[in-house]
Parts: sequence; structure tokens; C-alpha cells
Amino acid sequence: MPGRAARGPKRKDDARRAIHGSLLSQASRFCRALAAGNDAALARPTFAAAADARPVARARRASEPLETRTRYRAAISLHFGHERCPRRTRGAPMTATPERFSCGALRADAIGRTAELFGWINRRRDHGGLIFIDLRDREGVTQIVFNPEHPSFPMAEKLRSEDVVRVVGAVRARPEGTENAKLATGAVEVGIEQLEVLNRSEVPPFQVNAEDDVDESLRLEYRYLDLRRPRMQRNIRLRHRIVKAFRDYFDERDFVEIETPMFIKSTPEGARDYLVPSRMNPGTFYALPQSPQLLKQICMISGFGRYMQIARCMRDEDLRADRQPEFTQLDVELSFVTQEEVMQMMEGAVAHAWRNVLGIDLSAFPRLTHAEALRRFGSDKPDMRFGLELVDASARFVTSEFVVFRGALDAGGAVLALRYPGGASLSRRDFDALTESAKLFGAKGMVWIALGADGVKSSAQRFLDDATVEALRADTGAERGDAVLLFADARESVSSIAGKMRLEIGERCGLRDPAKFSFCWVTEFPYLEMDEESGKPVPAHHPFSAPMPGQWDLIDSDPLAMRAQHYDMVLNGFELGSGSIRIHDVELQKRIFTMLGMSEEEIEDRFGFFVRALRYGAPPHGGMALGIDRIVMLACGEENLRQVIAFPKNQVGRDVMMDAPSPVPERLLRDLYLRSVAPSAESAR
RNA sequence: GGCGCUGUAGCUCAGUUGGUUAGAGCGCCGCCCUGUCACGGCGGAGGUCGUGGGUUCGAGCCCCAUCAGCGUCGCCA
Repeated sequence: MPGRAARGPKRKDDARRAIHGSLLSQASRFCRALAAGNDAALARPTFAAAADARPVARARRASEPLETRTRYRAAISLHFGHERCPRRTRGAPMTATPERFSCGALRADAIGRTAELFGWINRRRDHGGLIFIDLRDREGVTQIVFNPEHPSFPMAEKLRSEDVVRVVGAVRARPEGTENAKLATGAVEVGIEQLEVLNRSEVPPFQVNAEDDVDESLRLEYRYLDLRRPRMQRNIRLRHRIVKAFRDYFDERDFVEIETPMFIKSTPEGARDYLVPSRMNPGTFYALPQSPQLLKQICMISGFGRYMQIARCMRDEDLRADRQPEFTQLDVELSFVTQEEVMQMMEGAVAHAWRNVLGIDLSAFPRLTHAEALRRFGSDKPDMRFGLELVDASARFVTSEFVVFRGALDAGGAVLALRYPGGASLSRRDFDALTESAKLFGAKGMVWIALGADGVKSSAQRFLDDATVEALRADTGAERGDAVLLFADARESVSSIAGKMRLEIGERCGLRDPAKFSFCWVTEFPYLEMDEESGKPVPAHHPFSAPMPGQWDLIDSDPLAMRAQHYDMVLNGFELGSGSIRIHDVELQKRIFTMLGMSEEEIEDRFGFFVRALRYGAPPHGGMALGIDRIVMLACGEENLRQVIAFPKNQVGRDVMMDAPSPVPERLLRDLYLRSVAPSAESAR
């Protein structure tokens, strides 16, 4: 017995190492190809062939600024997707013969064996006297051949796309010259022996076997068909492996995954809550968690020391491409840690996932302070994939006669300059359009300077002397053929405008490469910010973060100058998540609440349970939460979260497959002591 | 709540200055085809041009309103 116990784990370790090793070698091949820009190795051959046959589709794709995104997706598909050689062949043989195979598993070495395959009809090629079927399952596609002499031939003539069948047949080499190099299983085919139709499919509303873009609400309505397609199979599987990598990483470091409740107390701060009425407690409501923030802090007070959870969170706010009403966080909290230790731990987790899932070794994340991020990039979530940093050109215009700039400067504002590589080739009309997009970001205007080969042109020519132009050129690092854009306004708004224009320029210049991953940390966030509505200071994030050491004294003298022990992880211009060292001192916590304008009673009512917990030996602690959906979205090269969530909501929070939310019978409302006052379908009629 | 884009066949899309019977590719249906693999060939069915109103001799096209989808600003401690 002791012997067996000792052998078990060891075997498991060996297996893990073996899998690990094979992944790493796959991954490094992938990375080498990416780095070498080896399109031949990266592009899906079927995709390339499709593009040739469809000039219209090809032209549309070529006109996309992010054509590289498609290339990247195709590349990861090769390694994680539908046509990948299966990592594990599931399902050992049920009997001696036939052996069960997945549709992506058959290779030359299976020739001569009898295979049993289950799958969907991907495509039927009927030659009258000979029928080929591409049978598809989650692993790939295998060609089945029906000869007219075989009794199943008439059945094969009736097979249609998405019918579900069981097939038994002999694995054999394809006749010489008919091998298909585009297919992993292209060397072999299965000669039919038995065909069993397990289920029929109606004609699907869109083609499951094509990579075409289909209207997204139709995809959502028939999500099960959409999920059958290689792209979504790949995304959801990649998601699983990233989540598993996180769980493994934290498990190896003695973290405990603790499930926190979905029905909790509404703490009316921050986002709008989703509410759940309580039948057993008339007139009262649970809230669904916006995050397990207080619960994970209480886990620290409970002495768990190292907590993690793949946590579902819900926020009832308007949606965006990168915001769903329910989403998933990698939630982490540790006791007795410094900010530095939390950051190292989280950076390690992400590096672990990238190495093990994507096969990419990340170097240490650069760090910048909040102030620095705003100054250099005009954003607290800078896209560090490219330079084109903002340049403060205020000093160049202090004596300028240009009223617009002088006005902004005299009012304490700033003039910011931005290099536009290759921008000199733009026409006046192009610059006008660019100015319009700047105005959409809130700019009052934009001055452009084109450093063309035939001289300098500008929208503010007569206010710019040669020395100023030369100075701006030197400041921004612009070269002949580039343009320099100038914006002037109050410091905060001009920074944000120029920051958004920087992204626009980066996009136009193809610098936002989805295959490039530029992580960074942003630190030293302001503790408080001025709420424009109320004119009162409010926490820039949440009221449980601790200020930077030694800054408590500022709370009375200069509260807005306080910095928090708060840090954000940023990837390619997306905020992946934030964390902080928390307040563990009950008096300090109450002082924050009080400063936010809460009375003693309100504190007790909303946070009494938490304040009480802090009194009983709460350890110093801190942590972080990362948005899994966004991480997976970027890892998949996708542009919106719906592509990495199996069953997402649309922009108004509807599940169009289930048709939720929906009205409920009056009786259910009565049980909950509820009455709807919404303008109902009835009253509308 | 504001702004922008989109809405034409089952799907993806064209549709000229407002002018006869609204087109293409894919899919679907039928027939033919023994080495295809986005098979091929021939034939066919399929349309409330999102909806309502207006202008006009005449509207897919112009105007107004409205609905839906997406994007975005506000919002998201």
C-alpha cells in the first residue's frame, strides 16, 4: 500500500511534465514562426485558398487596418484550434475492433486499422458514382469515401450538412496524388463499412462549415451552431487552458480557492447592483456581487492567508465591446504582504499562463506611475506596443501670437505635440477628417504640420516660424515625411485627447499588432478624485485601499494629493485589473467612510459587518483581481468579449438565444411581494 | 440619455441622377457526374428592400418619425 501511494503522484508528475514538454515545443515553434513573420507557416492554408477564390472578401480583408489580427488568429488556431493535432486522444478503444478515433486524429500510422468515428457532416462532395464526406468533430475533419457498390451509398446520398453520424470503416492511404496537404488527416481516408445516422439537422440558418462573418445577433440566437465553428471552439478551449494555468499556478503556491456567495448584501457604492428579491424575507433583496471584495478581505481576517477564486461578478451598467454585465475575475488576496509582493505574484501568474498556454515568454513588466502614464501616453492604461509619446510643447508657444494656444496656456493649460509617422502625405482633406475625429474625442481643434519633401505645410502656417517648427520636429523626433499634430486645452483634457489621438495614429500606422503583448504596471494612483457632480472628493477606486505610507496626514490638509497603494495591470491599452494594499485598521477605515460623507448610522448599516470584522485581529493584507474575459480576448486576438464567452449578452443585456430577461407569471411576482410598474407590453397595447 | 454606422433573398453583399420585371456569390431543391476536398455541369425555387408616414406622375434610392443590431460618450466604487 505505501508503495502504491508513493508511485501514484510520481506517475502523475511524469505525465504532467510530458504534456508540458510537448506544449512548450509546439509553442516555441509557433513563436519562432511569429517572430520570423513566416506567413507560410502561420496562415491557415484553407483560408488562403478561400481568399484567392473570393476577390471581394479578400479586398475587404486587405482594407482592414488590422489584417495582422486575422493572421494572428489563424496562427493560434493552428496550435490550439480545430485542426490541431490532438494533445490527448480521448477514448481508449471500446473493443478490440473497431477502434474509436476522433476526426482529427487519423494519420498515416493508422492505415490498416478499422476506425469508428462520430461527428457532424461538414461537407458532402457527391460525384454521382462516388461520394466524399468530410466528417467533423471538435478535433478536426476526416474524409469518408462511399463507393456505389456499398449498401450505405443510398443513405450517403441523403446526408446533409450538420447531420450526426457514426461511421465505421477501414483507414487507408489515399490514392497517390489525391492526398490533401491542407488537412492534418489529409494522408488518409476511411472507406465506409457501416454508416449510422444518429440524428438529422435542419438546414442551418448560417453555414457552420464556412469561416464567413455572420451577423452577430444571428450567431447569438443560434449560439450552439456558432460554437461548433473552429474559431469559437478554439477561443473557448484557449480560455479553459488559461483559467487552468491560473488555478495551477496558485495551487502550487498554497492558495485556497474559496467560493464566495452569489447572494450578498447590497452596498450601494460604485456600480448599480443586480438585485434578487427574497421570498422568505418580504420586501428585502440580495445583491449579486459586483466583486467578492469584502468577502475576500474577510477570508484574510479568517486566517486563510492566501485566497484565490475564479469569481463571477455582475454589474448593472451600460455595456461595451469590452464590458459584459456578468464577467469573470481571477480574484486574489494575500495576508502579510507588500504591494511589491502582490505585484510579483500576479505578474508571475500571467507570465505562467502566457508561457504554458501561448508559449510566449514575457519579460518583466515595465512600471510607470499614474502621473507618468498620463504625461507620456495621455492615459492611465497606456498601449505600450508602440512609442509616439506625447510631447509637452507648451514652452514653444509662451510668446506665440497664436491666440488659441496662448489662450490655453494663459489659462494654465498645455500644448501637446504628437508625431504622425508618414503623415506628411496626407491631403488637407485627410487632415480635416483627422481633426473631426479629434473633435469627437473632445478637442476644440487641431493644428497639423506636414514635414513634406517639398517643404513644410501647416494649418497654422503664419504663426509658425522656422525655429518653432524645427524645435517641434526635434522634440517629437519627427522626420521628413512625418507630420506633427498639436492640441491645446486645459491640461487634463488635452492629455486625454492627445492620448486618444495617439491610439488613432498607432492604429493607422499599423502599430497596434494583436500578436504583440505589451504588459505594464501603473502605480501610485491618486487616492481621491473630485466628483464633478457633487464637488466632493470620492475614492478613485474603492474605499478599502490604503494610502501610500506616510500620506495619511494629507487627508485633512491636501486630500487630493494623497496617493494610494494601488496598482493596475495593463495590456495593450486595456486595463486587465487592479489591486491594492487594503486598510486593516478599523479606525482608519471608518475615517475614510466618514470623509466620504457617511454618518455613523450609514457606516453601520452598510458596512457594519465588515467594520466589526476588522476589530478582531485583521491582518495586514492586499490583493488584486484580473479580468479573465479581457485577458482571453487579447490572447485570442479578438476585439470583443462575446467571442470568448460561450453564452454572452448583447448590448442591452439580452440573451437572444434564451430570450432573457423575460416577463414572469403574476403568481411568481406575488410570491416575491413584487409588482411591476414598468410600461408593460399590456399597457402599451 | 447623446452621437455615429448598419438594416435589400436563408447567409454575405451590390444596386448608377428617383424611371420598365430588384441582382451576384454562397446556401437550399432537382437532374447529371468514379478521386474530390470551397468538387464540377445544367436547371429551379426563394424578396413586406427593418417598420410607419411624407414628397413625387413614379421611391430600394429623397425627407420625417420609429424599431433593431453594433460602436462610442455619459456610466462602470
